[in-house]
Amino acid sequence: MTRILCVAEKPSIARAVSNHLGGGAVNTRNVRGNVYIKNFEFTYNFQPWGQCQVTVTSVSGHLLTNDFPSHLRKWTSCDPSALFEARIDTYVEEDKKPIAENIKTQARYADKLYIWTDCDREGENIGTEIRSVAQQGNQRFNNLANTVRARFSNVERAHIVHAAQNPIQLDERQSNAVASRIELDLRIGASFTRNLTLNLQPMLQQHNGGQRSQVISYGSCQFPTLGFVVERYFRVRNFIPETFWAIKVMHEKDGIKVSFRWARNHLFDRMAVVILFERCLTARTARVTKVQTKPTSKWKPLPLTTVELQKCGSRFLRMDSHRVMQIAEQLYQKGWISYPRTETDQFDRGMNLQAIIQKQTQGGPWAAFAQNLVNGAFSQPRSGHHNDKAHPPIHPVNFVNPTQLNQEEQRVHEFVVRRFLACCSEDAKGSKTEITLLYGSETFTASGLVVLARNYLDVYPYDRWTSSQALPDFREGEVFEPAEARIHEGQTSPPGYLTEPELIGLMDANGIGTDATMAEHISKIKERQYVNTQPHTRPRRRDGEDDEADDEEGEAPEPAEAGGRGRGRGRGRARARGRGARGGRDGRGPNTGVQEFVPTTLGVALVEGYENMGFETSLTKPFLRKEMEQNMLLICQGQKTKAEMVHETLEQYRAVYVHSQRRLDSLQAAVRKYVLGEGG
DNA sequence: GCAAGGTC
Repeated sequence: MTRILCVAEKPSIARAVSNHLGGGAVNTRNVRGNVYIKNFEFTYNFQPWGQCQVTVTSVSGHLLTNDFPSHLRKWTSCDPSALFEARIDTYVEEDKKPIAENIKTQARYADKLYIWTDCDREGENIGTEIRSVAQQGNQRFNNLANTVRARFSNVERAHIVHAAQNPIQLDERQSNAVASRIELDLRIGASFTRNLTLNLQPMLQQHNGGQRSQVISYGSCQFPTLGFVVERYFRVRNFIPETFWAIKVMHEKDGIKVSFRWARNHLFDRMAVVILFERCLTARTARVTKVQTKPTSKWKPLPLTTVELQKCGSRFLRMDSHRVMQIAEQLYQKGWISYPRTETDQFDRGMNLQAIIQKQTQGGPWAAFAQNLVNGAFSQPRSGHHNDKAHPPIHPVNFVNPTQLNQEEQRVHEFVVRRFLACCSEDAKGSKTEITLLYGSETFTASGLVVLARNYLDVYPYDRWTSSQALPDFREGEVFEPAEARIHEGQTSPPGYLTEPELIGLMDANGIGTDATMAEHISKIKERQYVNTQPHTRPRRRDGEDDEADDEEGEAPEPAEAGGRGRGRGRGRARARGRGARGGRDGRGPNTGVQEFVPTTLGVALVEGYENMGFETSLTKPFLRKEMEQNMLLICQGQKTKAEMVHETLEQYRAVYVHSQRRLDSLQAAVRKYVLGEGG
C-alpha cells in the first residue's frame, strides 16, 4: 500500500483534513515535545495511488529560521554594513525541533509527501521548508516528483475531498519570492537597526541620565507605519484654518422647518458670496425646480476580512487591533469562528451558507433573525474585490451559547455572527426625496429619507440608517419667499490625529504588512516608543455646518446606543453633529472610544532626520516596500530571479545606507532638536 | 538587543 505523508501549515488544518478524509476511523497520536501537533493515521483512496496508508500532521508556520552566524550576532562584532553580504544560516530553531523531527521520522516511512499549507506565497515557502526537512529523513524526496500539494481555500468537506483528489505542484517561484523577502528584511533590518541604535544611543543615553536607551529599529514595515503617524501629526500641527462663507436658506411649511443646502457648499471669497446672496435677496422668491422621490438602499456589508475586523474592532468594540486579533484567535482555536487571518471578501459560490446560518438559529439574540433567513429571506452575500485564495471570509462555524464566552470574546463573536448574518440578508431599502430650489442665480437642495425595510440593519446595529424628519409637501413650480436667508461664516477645522482604523486603512492600501502582521507593526512602533496612543476625540466643527466629508468612515456608537437618537439627516453627519454638540467646551469633541496616535519626540526626530537627508525615495514612505512587493510579483511571474531581485534591492539599500551614514548629522540634529530639546 | 512572516 502506498504511504502518504500529509503536512499542513497548522494543526487545525491537519485536524480538518483527517476528519474529512479519515471519517470515523482516525488514529490520533501525540508528537513528543509539542502539545499542539498531532499525527492522524487512517487509510484513504487517493485517485492516483489507490488505497493508501495516510499520516496527516502539521507544522506551526515557518519551520526554518534564517539568521547570521553566531560570530556576527554581537552588535559590535562587525560594521553593520557587513550584514549586507554576510552569510545567512538556515536552521531549525530549538522550539521547532520536535516538529522537524516528527516530519523526518514520518518521511522515512512515506512514499509521497502531500503538502497542505495555505495557498498563498508564505504557504508555498513553508511547503518547500517541509520538503527540505523531509528530504533529510528520506532521500526519496530529493526527487521532486514525490512531493505534491493540495489546492484548497476552506475546510468544507467537499472542498477538502476535491483537493485530495487533485494534487498540484508546489510553486517554486512563489516560494522564491518569499525567500527574497526573508533575506532582504533580515539584512536591511538588522544593518539599519544596529547602525541607528549604535549611532544614536550615546546621545539618548546621556539624555536618559546614563541609562541605556531602547533599541532604535528600522524595518520596511514599521518605518512607513511611523511615517503615516508623523505625516498626520504635521498636518494637524501646520493646519491653518481658513474662513469660508455660505448661504443658508430656511423655510417653514406645514409647520415643518426645512434647511436647504447651498449647491456650492461654501466659498472662500466673501465678496463673491455677498454678491450671490444679494441676487437671492433681489429675486425675493425661490422657485421649486424639482421634487424627486426615488428608491434608495443602504448596502449590506461585505464579507468580513481581517483588516475590516480590526477596523470595526476599533470603532464598534472599543478594542485595539492587537486585542481583537487575540480574541479572534481564541475563538478560532475553540472552533467557533473560521480562520481569522484572511484577505478574502467573497464567499465561494459552492459554500453552503444556509447550513452555517441554520446553526445560528439555536440561540443568541440573533436566533430569530437567522431563522428568518433560513425561512426564505436569505440573499447571496455581495462579493468584494479581494481573494487571497487561501481562506474564506471570517464567519461563524459552530453555534456557541454566548454565556460560555468571556466578555471580550462575546463582543467579538457577536460581531462576527451579526456581520455574517447581515451579509446573507437583503440590503436596507428606503425612499429618498430631494427638493431643488432656484433662488436668484443659486441652487439649493433639501433631502429626506424614509426607511422602508431595515432588512440587514435589524441584525447589524453597527450601521445606522434612519428616516429623517418628514419633508413638507413641496410641488414643482411652487414659488415662495424663504422664511430666512442669511450668510453664514465658518472656518475649516483641522484633521484629527491618525486613528487606529485610519492607520490600518493606510497600511492596507499601501501594502504595509499582511492581515496577520499589521496589528503587530502598530504595537512595535509603540513598543519602540516612536508613538503614543491617546483616546481619540472628534475635533469639534467650528462652523456648525454639515458639508463635504461624508461621515461614512467615521465612528459609530456601540450597538447598545444604536437607534432612537437619529435626527435630521439620518446617518453620518447628523450623528457627528449630535456628538459634537455635547462635546467639549475646551475645543475638543467628545471621546469616541477610538485610539489615536501621536508621535513621540523620537518618532518625529527619526522621520524628520531621514527626510532632511534628501533621498529620492524616502525610508519613511511606503514606496520602497511597495517596490519590494512589485519585485516579488515579478519573481512569481518568472520575470525575475531571486538572485536578481535580492542583488538589485541590496544595491539600492546599500546606497541609502552609505548616504545616511554620510548625513548622520541630519539625524543627530533632529534628535537634538526634538528629543534633547536643544532648539534648532 | 536587530526584520517580517508564519503560527500556539
